[in-house]
Amino acid sequence: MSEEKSLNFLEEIIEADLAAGKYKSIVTRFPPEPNGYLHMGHATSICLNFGLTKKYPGYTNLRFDDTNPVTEETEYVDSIKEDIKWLGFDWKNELYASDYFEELYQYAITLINKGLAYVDDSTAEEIATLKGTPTEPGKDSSYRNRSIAENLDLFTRMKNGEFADGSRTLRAKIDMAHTNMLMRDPLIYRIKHAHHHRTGDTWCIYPMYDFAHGQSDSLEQITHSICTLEFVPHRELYDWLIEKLEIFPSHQYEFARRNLSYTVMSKRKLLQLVNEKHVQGWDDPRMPTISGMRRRGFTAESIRNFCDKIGIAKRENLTDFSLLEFCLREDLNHTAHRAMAVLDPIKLVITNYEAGTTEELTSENGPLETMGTRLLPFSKELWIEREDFMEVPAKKWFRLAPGAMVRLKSAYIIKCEGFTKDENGQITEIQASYIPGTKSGGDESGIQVKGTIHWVSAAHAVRAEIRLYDRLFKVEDPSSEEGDFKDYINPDSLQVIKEAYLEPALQHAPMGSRYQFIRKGYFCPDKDSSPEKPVFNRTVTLKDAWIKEVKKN
RNA sequence: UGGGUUAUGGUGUAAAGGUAGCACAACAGAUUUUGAUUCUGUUUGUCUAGGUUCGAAUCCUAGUAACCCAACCA
Repeated sequence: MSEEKSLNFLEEIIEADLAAGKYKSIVTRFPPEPNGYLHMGHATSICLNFGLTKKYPGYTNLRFDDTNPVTEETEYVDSIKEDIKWLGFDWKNELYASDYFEELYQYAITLINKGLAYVDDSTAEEIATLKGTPTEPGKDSSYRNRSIAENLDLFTRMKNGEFADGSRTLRAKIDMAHTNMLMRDPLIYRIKHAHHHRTGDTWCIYPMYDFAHGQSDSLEQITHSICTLEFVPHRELYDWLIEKLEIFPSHQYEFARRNLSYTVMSKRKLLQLVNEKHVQGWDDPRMPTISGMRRRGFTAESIRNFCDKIGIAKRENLTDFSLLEFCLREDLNHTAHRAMAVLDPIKLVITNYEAGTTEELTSENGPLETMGTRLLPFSKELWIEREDFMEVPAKKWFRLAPGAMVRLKSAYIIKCEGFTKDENGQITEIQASYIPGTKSGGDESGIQVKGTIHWVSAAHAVRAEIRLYDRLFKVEDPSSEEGDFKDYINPDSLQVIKEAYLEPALQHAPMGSRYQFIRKGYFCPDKDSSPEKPVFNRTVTLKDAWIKEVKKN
């Protein structure tokens, strides 16, 4: 490794800050709102924030941005913590914006005392109207010039619960004609008589994002507060509040959120998919949520690797899903044990093999010596993949066909002698003879065959349900298409095979284990699985050069 | 005649005035008891127009395009 990996723009900033002695160590934070499940976009942010403090001296806090009691729940807090841990990261402190409600309240009083905040009795509509538009300046509210004493009194009474939801707000007094809409007297407190998941009914006024996030950063002495690009205009307000409050100067830096092709990545859209039952839940294996991907069989390692590979920058992007698949296969290829499973079975009878006999054959568990071997039962009747036989072989076909020879993986070379069709012309059985001297490991026959296929002994096979997943959407960027993004849902994103045949050992595959079903892809047991009724999810297919060959013709 | 952000192959990302590189994808070939893996090779790019310079993705000028901002959401 002679090449040093170049720094992204945040690393450059941090190295400069460290070199200049601005900080001796850094503090970052991951600030989810507990109102939904984490998805791949969050994974980028997690890898970034936690990764930075692994690379540089310092630590990362987990802080829940729980300032809106109406949408937030403890269920989400738990899932978020689980997902971060699963991804392989540890936070220094588990914190909540609601921990700071008292400090935040005092900050608001400070602002009022400085003449920099006022209580506004306008309705939401009036506030919106007076706000102006991006191209027209706003107008001052008639409540803008209340006295400090009156503001103090009113704000205290807001806190004491004397007013109804929506009847009054506390606003920062900045400039209604500012070119930045966010500086036009932003709301900083609103009344919500709602039960908060942590503070219960203690408060009926809650700070807005802009009056909670930066102040929480400051209280925690966050040095580098990293968020996505849509918060760029908020930075001016972030800095203004810190300056006026004269508190620790945290700094905000923004990067472009990551988009992945063939999926959507907004909480709002994901919530719709769940609520409208287009998927079976937040952890549906087709979802780009961390929990969904975990259930699908993705490894934390592959996700971290992916985040590292795509890097961070400030430009709009749509990352190819195939890069994620590449990272997944790369990891699974050297960690997943191999196994044999027949998904679309057809009976293969070895005509010259003695009925009632079973041989135990040795097969390697994977390409690495350290993965070891296992025994597989072999007998006269086997299941093989229907697609591995062609009655009339295509060009360059080197699997089974009348008269053709193939190797049964880890077993014998066989020669196809015939096949049986039913009245509908459907092939129901294939007959073949095995060549006795060709057993794997001890083949001295000198016979060369081009194709190797997988199989399962019919008498020993374990029946299982297998769920095949494909991309959730038919188009690369469903959000940018005409009409509703849901119009582009892939109707074939889930295909269930009710009865596939697996090699016996798979009956007791533990949760969290991952396999490569030889020639078919990577699979893992689903949470619905049990030894009585095994269920496997297909995580990702193997690359398939034959499909390409077929498509060419 | 609002403000802000961003433009490098199909995709993502490097190059801090000096050979446009890396990865994915695609394509071609070699190896293979997984048509997998592995290995080798190939194609494709600096938003546009001017300018400065021996030399520009990089500096200057003028354009163009995309995205964000008018929630008592974060």
